[in-house]
Amino acid sequence: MTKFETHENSENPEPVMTALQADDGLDFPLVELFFFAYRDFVADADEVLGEYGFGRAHHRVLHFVNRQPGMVVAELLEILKITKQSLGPVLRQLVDSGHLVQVAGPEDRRQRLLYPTQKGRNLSIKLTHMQTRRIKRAIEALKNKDRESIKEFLFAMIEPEERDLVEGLMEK
Amino acid sequence: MTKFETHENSENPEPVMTALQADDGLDFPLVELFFFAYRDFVADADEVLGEYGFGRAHHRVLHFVNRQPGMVVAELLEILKITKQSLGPVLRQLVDSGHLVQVAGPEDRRQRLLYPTQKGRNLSIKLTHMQTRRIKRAIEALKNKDRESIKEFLFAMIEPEERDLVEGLMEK
DNA sequence: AAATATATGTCAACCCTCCTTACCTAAATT
DNA sequence: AATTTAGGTAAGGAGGGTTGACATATATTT
Repeated sequence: MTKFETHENSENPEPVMTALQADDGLDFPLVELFFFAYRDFVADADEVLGEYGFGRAHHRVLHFVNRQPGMVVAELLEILKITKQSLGPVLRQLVDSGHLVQVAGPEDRRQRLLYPTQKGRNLSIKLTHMQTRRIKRAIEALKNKDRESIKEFLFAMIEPEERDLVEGLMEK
Repeated sequence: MTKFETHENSENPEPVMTALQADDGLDFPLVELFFFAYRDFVADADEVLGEYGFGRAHHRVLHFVNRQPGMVVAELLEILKITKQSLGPVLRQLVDSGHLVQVAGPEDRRQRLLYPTQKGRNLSIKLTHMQTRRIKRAIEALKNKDRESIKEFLFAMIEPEERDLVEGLMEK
């Protein structure tokens, strides 16, 4: 390594002056657009949730319980990939605020089946509706208005091993 | 309101038994796919960042400084929409670890111009490359392989008032 | 030259959401 | 009767944010 090869020297503390440019291996437009698109996708819901003192954790719980009423706590933990200690406070707040109810399992009374109340159902619909509206408008802005391609793309972005699980959640 | 109209009563604490279904106003497939797609999009980078004891805050700072070397602290704060108190520790860690350097502004010596080192450049390339690979494969999986439609879609998902700012960041 | 404004840094205190470890109860299973 | 399982809860910590207050160096204005 000579002083003429410093561009490859990771120990060199000198500033790199050139901007990082797009090339074959670096698709900045799509990487950055995906980041900003998601930021705004969740921003709508965040605002409404804030009015209830809720965060994204509440949103996810509310969503999946509405999608699969009667879900048990263990199933929810698996979908969300969090621990029951993390879920605890979130679940309690949603129950205390009257958005969810817990019902002892009819077969196995150790289980706590999770259901939305009408209030929880209404909030979930409101949140999903806002997100749907943004997506709908984005697709209508496309030249070809091809919703299927967007679906294919998003599905293909998911880790292959996770795709079956996601399909299982969605096909209900 | 009679007891036969409880389905519209938000005060009713009874569980709602039916699953929330897709309809005109609720596009569950796309809402859920977008959530899972983003989760896995960031997971790749999270793993590498973890090896350095870094989080997503470090990733964002590293990314934008590499995209616009010589950026001043105030510009970075505006892009990230965080406070300088939040940025402080993140910036210090990136400087201490040799990924970024700060240079006094040539005109205005109060300013601290932010530059990546070669080490910081290499890490930024590595992270962007992983995310690009996932996107590239997802587009190749499309029937029509139409990258432009995906770009249009993601751009249209961004809040209209933010689009100029995002375009400004990207066109460099 | 003095006063003020600006760019940045730092300290303290706080919130949220997630984590791990550990322990508890109730109910089901062996 | 002993063990396992479903769920709850408490303690402590990390990460990434927040606000308020104050310090320093440098530029700008008066």
